[in-house]
Amino acid sequence: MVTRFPPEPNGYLHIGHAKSICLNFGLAERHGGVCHLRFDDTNPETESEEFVNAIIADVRWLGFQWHGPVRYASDYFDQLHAWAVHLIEAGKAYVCELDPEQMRQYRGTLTEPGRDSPWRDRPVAENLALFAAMRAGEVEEGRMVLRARIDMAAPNINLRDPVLYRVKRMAHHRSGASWNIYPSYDYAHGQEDAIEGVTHSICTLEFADHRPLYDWFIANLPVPSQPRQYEFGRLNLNYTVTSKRKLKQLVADGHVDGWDDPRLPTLAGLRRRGVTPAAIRAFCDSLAVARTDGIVDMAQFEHFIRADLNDNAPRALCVLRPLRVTLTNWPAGKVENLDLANHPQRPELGARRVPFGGALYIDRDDFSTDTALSRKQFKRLVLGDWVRLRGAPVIRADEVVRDAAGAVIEVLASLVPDTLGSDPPPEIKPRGVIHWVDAETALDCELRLYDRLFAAANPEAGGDFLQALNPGSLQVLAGCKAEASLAAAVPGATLQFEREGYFCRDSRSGDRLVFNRTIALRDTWAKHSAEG
RNA sequence: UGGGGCGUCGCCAAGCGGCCAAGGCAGCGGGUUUUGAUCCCGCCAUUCGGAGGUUCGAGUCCUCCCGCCCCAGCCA
Repeated sequence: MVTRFPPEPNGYLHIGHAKSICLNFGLAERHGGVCHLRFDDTNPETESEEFVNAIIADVRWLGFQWHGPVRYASDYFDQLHAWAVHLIEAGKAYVCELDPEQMRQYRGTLTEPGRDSPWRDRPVAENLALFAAMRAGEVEEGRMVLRARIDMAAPNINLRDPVLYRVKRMAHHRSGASWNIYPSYDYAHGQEDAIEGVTHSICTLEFADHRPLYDWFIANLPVPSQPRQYEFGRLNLNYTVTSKRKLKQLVADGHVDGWDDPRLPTLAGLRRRGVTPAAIRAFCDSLAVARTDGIVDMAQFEHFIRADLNDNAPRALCVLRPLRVTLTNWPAGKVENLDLANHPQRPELGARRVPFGGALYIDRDDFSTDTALSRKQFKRLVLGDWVRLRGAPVIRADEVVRDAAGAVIEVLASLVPDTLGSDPPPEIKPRGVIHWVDAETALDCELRLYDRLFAAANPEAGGDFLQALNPGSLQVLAGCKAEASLAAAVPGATLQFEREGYFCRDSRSGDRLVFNRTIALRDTWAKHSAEG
């Protein structure tokens, strides 16, 4: 079995392409075959080397290795041209001089047959001469095309004398200025497959209509192998868009920060967001290959992101909305070094040394002066009550310090002795466990909390998908406090900030400490509290 | 009203004439827990778009109907 992933280098890869990549590479691997990476670069107008390189990097990043060299449709331009001449000589292709508007009229409609082009029966010699002139750059763009001679009355519009070659007097990013004509997708694709010995040419459902044409070329040309085309439903995800046109618009109009904006479903965006290749592959493998075109729930993707990160992301502590806590019974100047496990279920991932002094930060949301809150309702720190500091001792909130406006700006607390690594005496019952950061050694950082780019499950429903943009898709938190070890955080390597979510250091912020939230931890409690 | 596809739990999806219609996601209930996370246990379609028919027996075969998607680029 030989398969291929055949992107056109005119845009960035997104999650939908990932499904195709996993399918093509996965299928070949399971059957002891190979998969090619081949660029379908038949239209120099929209394609570029920049996209070629980005796509190669994305496929590699996903973890796939194609068989042999990277291939290009443009490598086959000579062969494709020779086969076009073969069709002309066999009376199966002709040069047509209808202009685009006339061609549309002659094509007929969905319910009416088309009419033969007046140029359809021109002599072989004339076709050959004209095609040569097209190639030589002697014909203006739009003046002539080479068409297959099939059936203008075919109920399948793709068979109504489709275009094989059009004049484009422009340079190609790989073949340079050597061509003035370029093959169409329909003409090129199957022959590319045949040249490479592809056995299973897998594409999306909208190409099912093209299969008779694909087969027609294979049957009418002396190709070295007989590839077969199979179609499957493309991936649709709710709360996002995956059409190249729409992604391009979001980037061009500045609704996002570029092709690698962490809110985008592009592979570059997912990578910058901290989503791992393993999570993407696991998600794609969970998708069955079917001919139904459904819409997969974003929650299904999120499940695989969390599953992989939960298993593999090292833990760390970071306070998003810092509130100062001073331990009044802590000996002045004393610093204790705690060893915190990098992963609660995987001791082999080791531990890190974290300093603990008499001053620290906890999250504002983890403190309340409302002593009426039940233990069930609020498993955090309440004035006059106890709480466990994650990986550290139990403390009790004794007093609060308020500013002129009456807002709490500091909590004075006392540490319960001998509670590091062991339970407090039975009369002391901590409400729960909260995270913290040592104030003395804390690192200031910026956190970017991402939410779904679109507020509507189906952004295209209302006509203008931009109307569905989620205004709260990015929330920037400044002045967050990270534990000291995070100074060494590697961009792109995802961590779990305990009790908050998964984050990775931004790869485009230089030395500044900026973290992108990949995804929040699952929060079943939020639903309870929202219900009141 | 042309052609090509598709309709099984809120979402994705097995099923290819024969025990009580897999599984995953979501949801719900409970247990464990120094992350309200993870983990564990349990619940979640007498019904397969609808109506007829064939058959001892149909989600699976036949007929008709209904609904949704794709195609009229010298894009892919």
